[in-house]
Amino acid sequence: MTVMTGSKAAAKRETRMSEILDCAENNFVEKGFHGAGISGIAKECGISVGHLYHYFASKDLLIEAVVERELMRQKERLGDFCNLNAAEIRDQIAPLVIDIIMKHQDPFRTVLNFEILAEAQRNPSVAAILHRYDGEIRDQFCAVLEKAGITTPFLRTEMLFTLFAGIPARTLRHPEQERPQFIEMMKPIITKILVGENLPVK
Amino acid sequence: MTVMTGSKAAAKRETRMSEILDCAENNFVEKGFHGAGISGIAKECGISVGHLYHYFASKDLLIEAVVERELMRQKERLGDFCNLNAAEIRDQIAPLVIDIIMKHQDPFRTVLNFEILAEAQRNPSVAAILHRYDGEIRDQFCAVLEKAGITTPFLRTEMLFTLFAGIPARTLRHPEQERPQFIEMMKPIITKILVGENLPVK
DNA sequence: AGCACTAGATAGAGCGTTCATTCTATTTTG
DNA sequence: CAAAATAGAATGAACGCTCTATCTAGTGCT
Repeated sequence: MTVMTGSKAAAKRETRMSEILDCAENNFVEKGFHGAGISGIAKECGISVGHLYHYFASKDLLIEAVVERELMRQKERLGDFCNLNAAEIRDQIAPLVIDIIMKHQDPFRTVLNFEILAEAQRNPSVAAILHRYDGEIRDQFCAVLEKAGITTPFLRTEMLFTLFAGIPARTLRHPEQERPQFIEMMKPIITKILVGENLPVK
Repeated sequence: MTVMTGSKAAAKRETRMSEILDCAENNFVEKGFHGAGISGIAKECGISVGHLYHYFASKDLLIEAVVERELMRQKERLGDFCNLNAAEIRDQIAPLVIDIIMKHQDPFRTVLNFEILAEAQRNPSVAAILHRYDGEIRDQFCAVLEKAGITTPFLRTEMLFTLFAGIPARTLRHPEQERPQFIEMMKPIITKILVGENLPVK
């Protein structure tokens, strides 16, 4: 396969890597980054352990790749929001933001997300990836607010993201929560956060 | 030591168990529930592996004990809030709540908290402990709001706890966040959550 | 008071398993 | 034919846990 017309070989390699990432993600979700083992991942993927190591040179690198992919997906999901125009944002801000949150409500993703947060506290490489993507996502969202003429966008973004981050954490602690009422109450809060009166910048 | 006047023996046992829990907590914080090993915990504690098993019959039980203790502490911390009188709560609600959050901002505790949330997703015993304590904490806080004559206390508590839960998650993703401005902005939001106009209960 | 007894405290070697990783060998394929 | 794809055994360390043996300190008897 020495000369598999370059790009075709590369494409196949990408596909295989993506399959491995899928299986790794499943295992990490079920057992955690440290509870899951390479051999289990290889087995689910239908390949040998040795072969897996041809694609990811260590378990740490595999973890980092899974984290990176998940954060990239989070970024893409928020990207939908950026295509809205200024008027839509100003008038429909709360329901639009609720829409985004609902898309985030895949419980599967939630599991992985907490695994990432826990790991970031002791694995500097994972922390670095997390911080990089958070910066990109934050800047992206800030730009939308600025486009809509909203003041102090950085601060408002920070507050809104804090509320977002709290939702899955809260759901984990209280799964029986009354969802519809909760979502209804969230609307005025989000409105207050995004278009409430400006703060005296001390 | 057959008859070490009962209570004295029990007290010593409690002390030793508490020491073991301290060391286990340290190790879990540093390496995660699954990354940390029994032998490492025993070593830090200065006891043998066999001896540790006389106090905690399995690693799972040790994890559960650490989780239980941490949640009990969280409950106690919120307990401070319950001693305030109705007038204080109504007039000073935002700064009082901020005070509580500040007490929660021990980064060490944050680490353990995310470990617990991640573990709760795959360990039903840990999930049960988490749900039980969340119920107790929630009821406790609701009672305070009711005492202050605040309407729809359950919904407001849910929303406030969501914001609380978001703070450490947000900090993990963006550690360089401007803290003082953030806290300042949180005040009107908390006020809105706790004493904003009532929702139309559909 | 002093001795023997006993049950809990404690240590640490050992068990079987699984871990991440490496190595060598074989098969596929351009 | 050569190089990449693939398999799977082998390695050494670490894992959770058990087992046995020793030590220690109260108790009851004299």
